[in-house]
Amino acid sequence: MVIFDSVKKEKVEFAPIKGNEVSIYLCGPTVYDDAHLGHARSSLSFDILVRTLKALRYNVTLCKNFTDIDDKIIAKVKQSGKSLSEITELYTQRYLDDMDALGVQRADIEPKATESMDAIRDMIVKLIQKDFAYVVEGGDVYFDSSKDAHYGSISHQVVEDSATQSRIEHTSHKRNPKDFALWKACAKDETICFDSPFGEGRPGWHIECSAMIDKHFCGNEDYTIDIHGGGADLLFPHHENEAAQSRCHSGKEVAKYWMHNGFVQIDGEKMSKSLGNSFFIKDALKAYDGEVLRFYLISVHYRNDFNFNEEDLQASKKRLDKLYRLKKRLPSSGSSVNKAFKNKLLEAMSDDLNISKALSVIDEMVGEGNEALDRDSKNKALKKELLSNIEFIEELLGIGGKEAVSYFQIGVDETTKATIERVLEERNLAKKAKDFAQADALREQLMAMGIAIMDTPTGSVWERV
RNA sequence: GGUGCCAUCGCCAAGCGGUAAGGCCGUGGCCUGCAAAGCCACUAUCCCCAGUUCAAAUCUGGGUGGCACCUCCA
Repeated sequence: MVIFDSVKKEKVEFAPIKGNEVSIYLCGPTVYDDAHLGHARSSLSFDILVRTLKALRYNVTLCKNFTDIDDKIIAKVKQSGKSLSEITELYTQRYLDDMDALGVQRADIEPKATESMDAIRDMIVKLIQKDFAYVVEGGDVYFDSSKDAHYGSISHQVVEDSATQSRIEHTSHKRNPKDFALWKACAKDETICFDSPFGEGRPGWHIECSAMIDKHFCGNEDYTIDIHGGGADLLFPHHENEAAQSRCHSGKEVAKYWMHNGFVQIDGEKMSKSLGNSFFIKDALKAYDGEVLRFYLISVHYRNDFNFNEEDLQASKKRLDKLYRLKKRLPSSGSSVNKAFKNKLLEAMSDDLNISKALSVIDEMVGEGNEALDRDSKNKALKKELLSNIEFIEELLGIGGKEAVSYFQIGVDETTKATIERVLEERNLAKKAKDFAQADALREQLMAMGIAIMDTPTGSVWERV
């Protein structure tokens, strides 16, 4: 397996720090609003990574956090009149529901910041003791970046003191512009506070990840975990800061490899709250099936920018349709996957998750499968093998797992189905009577309902267009 | 101002020095009562300029045009 390490900025051979075990930490969502397509892409990117590693027979442990305490959440609490837990539980659940719809496998560990307070406080205490952090007037605790000789090694960003060119607003209490808050003291009228040896307050943004990783993974003498992941925008300052505090706390690097996914863009611009062009997953799911959305979002390499638009999504769906069209021709139970196919697919994915290559391997298999079935439609062994191939695709990429006929009928309710069946029967009678004008009229009738009919040797089937 | 990424057929998108994968769309054909689906066939010299090399979309230098990070962000 080769992966692109975003710190080294090159593809590197992946080798776990401990035998066959792979530990991955992925920066999860801050639960103060519904998840958007960017969250989907990040989750999907690492879902594919985990699935690939598992297919390569690694034993993977994925940890994905929920940030359930921070400024934006507090603002939401104040503005909504609801309690902190009401807000965070609501959006955590919605996030999980959205991810389920997209076929994202659940993480093995899903820690929440508010449930990791002991680990967070312990880490800050230790950083203060070791003189890597200082308490400031007012109660804030800052990390002293000047004490970390390797600060900057993750993002390669140079933060200058005289940063007049930068958009950074300097906070007066910091000793150095690179310093960042480990603990934010409670404002006078603030009610959402946590106890700590350094006064009431709440954790800074970066510390929770370090604390959770420290709590859940042990690693070896050089690294705590194998892979640390997240969106490209987290590289700086989030991951730089996280790496710094972890390094100073434990004396070892937090992660051996860093992987970052690219952005989802709308009309060529980054999708973000401030630009007002966010696209919520739940809204996309109203118009498209979760699997179709999933397939579209994973079809572009994870490090590239992803420009979302509905025409491309439609085109992408047609590609997925082809997989199901083949599956439609297959029996319900398989035998074993074609070795050459499996190897080619894994080989593609082992190259830093080369999804384009993988999809072309699949398209090739589908084309050859159809052709072979055209030639020899009764070949049971072939059919079983083809089904097994699709089952392997499902395991590796999380697509193609549905029952084929129902895939093409998603979103059609029972009463409509009954109507369709009735018209279909009528049309069959017309066809038997060679009344093709009537048969075509009935087909037109269904077409007007968005239903397409396809006549096959074994009868007529219908699909939603 | 600093730091990066990107530019390949109408559209999406591989390629990482050896002579342009795949999908969508389109055209022609087979199949079909007609269709749909499927199958077959056809469709690019890689933003521009210069250089390195026997050989460059791939490396180097210089342009041009996008995008991102340096502020909460996936």
